[in-house]
Amino acid sequence: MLCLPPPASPILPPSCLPPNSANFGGTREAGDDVGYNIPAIMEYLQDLNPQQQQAVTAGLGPILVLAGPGSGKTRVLTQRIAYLIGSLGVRPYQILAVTFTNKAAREMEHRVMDLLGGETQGLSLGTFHANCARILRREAEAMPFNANFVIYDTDDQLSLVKNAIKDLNLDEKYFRPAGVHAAISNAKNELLLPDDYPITNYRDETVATVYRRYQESLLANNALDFDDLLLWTAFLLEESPAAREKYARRYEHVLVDEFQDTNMAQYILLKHLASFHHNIFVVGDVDQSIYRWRGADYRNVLRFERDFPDTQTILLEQNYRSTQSILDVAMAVIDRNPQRARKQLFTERGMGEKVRLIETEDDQEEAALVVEKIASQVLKKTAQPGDFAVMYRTNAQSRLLEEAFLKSGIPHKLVGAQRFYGRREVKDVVAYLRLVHNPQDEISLTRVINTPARGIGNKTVITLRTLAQQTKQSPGMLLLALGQDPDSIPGSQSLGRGFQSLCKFGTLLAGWKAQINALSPMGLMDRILTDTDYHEYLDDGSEEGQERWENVIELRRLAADFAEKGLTAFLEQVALVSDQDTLDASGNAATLLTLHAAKGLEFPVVFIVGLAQGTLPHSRSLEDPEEMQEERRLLYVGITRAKDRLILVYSRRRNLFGYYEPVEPSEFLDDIPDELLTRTGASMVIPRQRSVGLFSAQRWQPSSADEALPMVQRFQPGQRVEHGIWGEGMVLNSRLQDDDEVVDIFFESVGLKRVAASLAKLTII
DNA sequence: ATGGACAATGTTTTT
DNA sequence: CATTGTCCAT
Repeated sequence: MLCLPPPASPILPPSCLPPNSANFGGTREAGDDVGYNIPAIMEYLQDLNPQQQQAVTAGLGPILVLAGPGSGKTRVLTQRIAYLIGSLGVRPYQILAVTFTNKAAREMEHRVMDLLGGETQGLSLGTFHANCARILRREAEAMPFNANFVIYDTDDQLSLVKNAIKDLNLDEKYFRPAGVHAAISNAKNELLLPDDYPITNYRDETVATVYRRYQESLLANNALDFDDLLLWTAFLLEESPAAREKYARRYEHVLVDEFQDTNMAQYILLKHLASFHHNIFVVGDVDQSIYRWRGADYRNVLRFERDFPDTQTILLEQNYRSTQSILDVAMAVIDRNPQRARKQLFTERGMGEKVRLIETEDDQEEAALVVEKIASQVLKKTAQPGDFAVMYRTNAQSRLLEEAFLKSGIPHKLVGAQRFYGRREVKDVVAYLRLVHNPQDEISLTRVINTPARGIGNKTVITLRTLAQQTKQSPGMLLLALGQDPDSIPGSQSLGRGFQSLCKFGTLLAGWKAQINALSPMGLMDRILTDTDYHEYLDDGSEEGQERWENVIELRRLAADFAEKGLTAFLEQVALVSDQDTLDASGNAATLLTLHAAKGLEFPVVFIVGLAQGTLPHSRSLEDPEEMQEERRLLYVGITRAKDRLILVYSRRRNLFGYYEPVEPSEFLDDIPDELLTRTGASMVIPRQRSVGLFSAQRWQPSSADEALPMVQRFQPGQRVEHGIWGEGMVLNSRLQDDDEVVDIFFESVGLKRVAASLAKLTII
């Protein structure tokens, strides 16, 4: 499958010396080398506990750091890099550090920079996916795609699978694209090619067929999916000794964060990369493995010890983040998982406040309660909005919360890339850029060929596709040719009326393509937006159209940073942003995020909501013990994000499918000993009568700490506000009245108006 | 070719 | 319920 040409001779920098050469005599102690920055490093080491120090200054060879939550794992990792460079004189160029999110990578880079000043030039620090993309672009000669490949996101992947299923005349009911795609993705993560796909029945056979076709389409589009980035790189290193040696020699030290979340492809990749120097330093915690569904296998930790028998294992157990009360709850939850080495988490921070468990009547009340608790703290000035995080199992749960936050006026932010990059208008513009960058990308072509409408209907597209097939080229290339010289295309008459429109679009595309090197990504984007009248297309006079255009402008702003790095880098960044990456610490706002997105973060006060059977643990996990263990780990991750206070919330009923349904509290709650919790009913907080009688007797205890909370006044005199219809105005007065806020506003357009904050669509400017 | 109306269908987590 | 897809009328 992989066809590699004869290996090019590896280019090795002069400093790429094998182990045990003059550069490294073996294990050495901190500071016994002539480095540049020893005093600074040594000083810093004093702030580390003995285990952390041991990890940072460990000698050569494989190192496994088992790090509990809040144990200073990132610190050890960054400090280790600084130590290698600053004290051992390793050149940054020879260090590879891999993380799972761009955010983690950025943070690490920052910290290393802080430690070393400018000595980090050339350091390879990035996500698995980004590092692989870089290698693959560099080695594209040896690969069945070329260097300007695009990276398909989940939607693109799904369309490709759908097309394959359609082409093969399969029943979409039985072969659901999402399911088939998941199967393909799993296979890829296990490094199984279509030919290796294990077949035991008709379904497997069909999946393998779809897989084969899917893979062919990707190549035809000069595209790679997320899994391909890992898969192709792993295969490159596996099949080409020259390539393997090149990278394995170069990376004298390989460091890996969140090692428990690696999948087979990543594991093999790491093994190859470390195959020359064997200096592989991995940090992880099996209890925080929460990406099984993505192929992650925490058993890679065990595999590591087996594959590298001389591994030095270091345990970090002291927690510097949470109070003991929080850690006790965390341990109570996680200890129920079988087959796990019991870890004793401890802290010197003291017990702190007890963890609270609150029951509410329904999910709406749950959201209201969380927001009101936050509001009361903020009003009392005992905490700021930025101190709080609200965590939930599924993204859908964010909605009620967001509504509640909006109503209260407490600043909040929602973590999630989908919110921006998933928008239609953003995807459109990105598709234009991708198409110019790589005209073979048919998914992007299909997306934009008639957006905005330019008289190229379905029929015309199909004819174009057939014609392309006949002339053995991609539709995009044909379109380009058509734009440059319409007469040169045989059979173009068959296009009929659409011909003119196609030529016109082809000319546009060719024009953009000609400018690709002359213009910055932003410049190119501007040209495209002008040439397609994209603004006019979006601007239908509605508020939504306005919003969409603003999103385009936001994308433009993001592109502005890529004048130097270029279009490829921009598109890659767009493809590889994660939800976590969209989180910025700036702005004093409460954070709403999924438990998955919460990994690696910490907050003074954490709410975990929706602790109900079917939600957490999720209903789709209930039957599978392995998945149940993962749900438990997920809760564990959430709990251990909290520094000072943790509030667990569940409701007795929730709105599901539009129906009001009773739900059981999460079974995980049963595992927390009663004495570790303060249990509270919600009736004292929520001024709603009907709630009271419904609380179960043994759980509901009034607590004096829960006084009724005031509604929060959102508007202040003097504020400028925007109204959906009346435009801008100034708040003259505002008061709370009957569960609502009454605001007097003077509008430029209509003069003085009195509005109810809950009804009028008001935004503060 | 385009847009609107209706029906079905499906709801984890994300690089 | 909310999104997505399909069909139908213009």
